[in-house]
Amino acid sequence: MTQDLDAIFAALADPTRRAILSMLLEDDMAVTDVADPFEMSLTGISKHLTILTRAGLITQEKRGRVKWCKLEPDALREASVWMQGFGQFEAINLDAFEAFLAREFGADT
Amino acid sequence: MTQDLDAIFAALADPTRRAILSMLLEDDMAVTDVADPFEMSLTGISKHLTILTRAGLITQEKRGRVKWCKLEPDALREASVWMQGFGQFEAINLDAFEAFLAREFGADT
DNA sequence: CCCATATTCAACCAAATGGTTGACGATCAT
DNA sequence: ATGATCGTCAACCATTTGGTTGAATATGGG
Repeated sequence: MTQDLDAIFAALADPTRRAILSMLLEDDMAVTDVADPFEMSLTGISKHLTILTRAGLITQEKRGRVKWCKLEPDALREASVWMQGFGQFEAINLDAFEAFLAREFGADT
Repeated sequence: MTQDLDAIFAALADPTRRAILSMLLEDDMAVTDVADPFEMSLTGISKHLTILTRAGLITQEKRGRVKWCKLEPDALREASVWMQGFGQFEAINLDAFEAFLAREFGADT
């Protein structure tokens, strides 16, 4: 859906949020720990996490008093597919594209 | 650079701008022709084109009184590479891309 | 129970975004 | 030269965004 892409790309357009996603690549984290390396209020980080959650890029699960943040890389696939459509036309991806065609349609090289 | 990603993702976060990019996949276009299918003032579209230009996603070249807009898919590579870090996405899936275009714009590519 | 920890809510603020209209500078055709 | 076309500029407006602080709401530990 168009709205999904709106939310995903908008979420990715902020360096703080991209940094958070990178941190979550390593492991799930509590909100407080996510906020720790940033020079920003906890509330500020909490808002960023809400935006990432609404975009589907992370999920948050509360266990006890700790809310755990988990990366959801699947949400990026939609955006990635959209973007790669434009990449088809760059020479640098041509090899990959031909490999795809060969795989999908059994074409001989 | 982080700023590049900011500009690229922010530019992609708007459905009008994504639609413009899709139109430019087919061919270079004059500003007036880009604006034609939208129910928006020419000035509005002109602003969107400025944002796409600053993000490096298109270039604009004036020939005579006509300013031609040209897709620059290379600019997407940086963002695409960033996204690849978050999971093993299907390398290239043209069918999925076309399905997206059809769903978003009802366009046949 | 009392206190510290974890997180959000509410209110506020400055700045950016997405849009409009009207006037303007180029450029082309007659 | 006149006039139509192409596109941007300037000013304005409403809404959203990214941030703050201070109070509030769990929850867990001793």
